[in-house]
Amino acid sequence: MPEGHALHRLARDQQRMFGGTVVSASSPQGRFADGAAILDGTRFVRAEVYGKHLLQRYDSGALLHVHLGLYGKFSTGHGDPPPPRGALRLRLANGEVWTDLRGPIACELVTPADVDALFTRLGPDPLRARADPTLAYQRLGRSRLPIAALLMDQRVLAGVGNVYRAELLFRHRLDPFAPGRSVAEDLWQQMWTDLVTLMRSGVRTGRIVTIREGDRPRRGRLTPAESVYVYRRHGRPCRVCGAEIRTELLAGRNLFWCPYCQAPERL
DNA sequence: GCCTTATGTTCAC
DNA sequence: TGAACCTAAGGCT
Repeated sequence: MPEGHALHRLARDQQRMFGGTVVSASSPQGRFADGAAILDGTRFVRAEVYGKHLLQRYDSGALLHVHLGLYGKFSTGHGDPPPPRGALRLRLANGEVWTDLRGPIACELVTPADVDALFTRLGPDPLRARADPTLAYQRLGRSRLPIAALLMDQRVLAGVGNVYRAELLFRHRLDPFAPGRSVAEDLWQQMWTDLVTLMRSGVRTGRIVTIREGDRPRRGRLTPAESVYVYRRHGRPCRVCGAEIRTELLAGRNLFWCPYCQAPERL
């Protein structure tokens, strides 16, 4: 589930599992054989995340950059790892724990300059300390593109994906097609604050829950479909007004919204 | 079991 | 705009 919250959670877990230990690294698939050879036998120092980018630092100075993309996944276990199967890009193990990486869009060694360039390119990440929401607002405020497209643009905001995008727009009753520059600054401040709360809760629980207490369909543990207002709920009634949730492809991604709660005239 | 779909990004055309 | 990346869950049969 790789939106920003899942990556921050992943970095935290890897830090606990591997921080300070010497790792064996391999690439059974072969596509990262050279890089794995460089990491092999070095000490894992720490893991951090910016947006959806994971960075592992090693005591040799090596920097590993991983982006999971849509399919990428780490699987993890205790003790000795099982025999490798399938397209296993990277395996890390330290005797206590192991983790396998499959299907990432990026798994590469990078230089400090690469990291600087990456962090500079990205907009503020609501999950990072000292992130500056006005930076995102400046980028929003210059654009005529729909707010729904801008929220997904990692140069505007780092870590937000298709679920948080749709849910944030709903929670603030915002028309997804409204141009970025039509969003008032105080509204943006409220959205940012909300996003920080939602994403922090996502890191804590490992799930995206955006629905307010009063709008919950029932008490008790929620299924993923019950945890949100609009994401993947097209054709079903809005939890607030009952109107049919709509969907449309926007910049290649499925956008979901309520045509009444998020009507243009509400802006 | 098979088919569809997916929480993402880059690159070619 | 579409393909590629190439995994896995869920719905269907």
